[in-house]
Amino acid sequence: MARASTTSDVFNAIAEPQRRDILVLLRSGERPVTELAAALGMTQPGASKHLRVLREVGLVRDRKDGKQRLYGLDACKLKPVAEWAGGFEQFWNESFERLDAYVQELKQAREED
Amino acid sequence: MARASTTSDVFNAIAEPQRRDILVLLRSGERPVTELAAALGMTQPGASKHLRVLREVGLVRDRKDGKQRLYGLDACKLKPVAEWAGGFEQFWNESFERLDAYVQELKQAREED
DNA sequence: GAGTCATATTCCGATATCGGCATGCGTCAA
DNA sequence: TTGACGCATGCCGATATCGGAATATGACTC
Repeated sequence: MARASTTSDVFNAIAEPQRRDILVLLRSGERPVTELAAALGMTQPGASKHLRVLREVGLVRDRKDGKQRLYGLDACKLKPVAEWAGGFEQFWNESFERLDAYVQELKQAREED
Repeated sequence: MARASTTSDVFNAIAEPQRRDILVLLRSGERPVTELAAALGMTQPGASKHLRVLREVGLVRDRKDGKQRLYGLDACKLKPVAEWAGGFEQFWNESFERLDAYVQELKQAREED
């Protein structure tokens, strides 16, 4: 056994910064591969490979348009990601303030003895 | 050049399912390494290595507690993740319903001719 | 200091990743 | 049919990852 998670996982797909960039760019509409590659400063095969990963995970859909192939967002697969990360929201501001609060409670309890 | 993103990236850190499991488990409070390893069915060195990654990214904090070392959540680094994924929220339900709506429009326009 | 427990580190093998380059395939136009 | 264009795929090298096993480090107890 080696690497546990493969490319079939959404979290892994968005671990790559360039793939995140592609997704962001696609929010403004469908784009052909070459345009994505040019906009993000990557080679055409590079963009194509990233798009393949995104397609296999279901984050983008492709549609033939004459000589071109248009890629578009299919963002519903990002919902679990947002939900998972959002599940930690209550801890964002509590990280060490909660610890502080706990210490305060202990102090007070001791004074009340 | 090879792999672009390293372990210093939060998105990469949470790409590993076991590391996500660790984070979820830590929501219920600080835990020592051995307990985490046992709860998630992984070896002690395995847990230790994952925790190291999480620590380097800043997702967990460690605190010495006698012979043990307690790991706790520091979830604020997950905020950018939630925000990034949440930025696609408007596209979750539009993916192909929007396409449907478009088709309906076309139909209607044709009937009106 | 010796022993024990908790954790970290190192070495290793198998594998997967990313980038670059060349090439293959499909589509359109002349 | 030939050529041009858009895109996908294949191969390669460098590197990073994960898991496993052994070992090292550190801390507490006696």
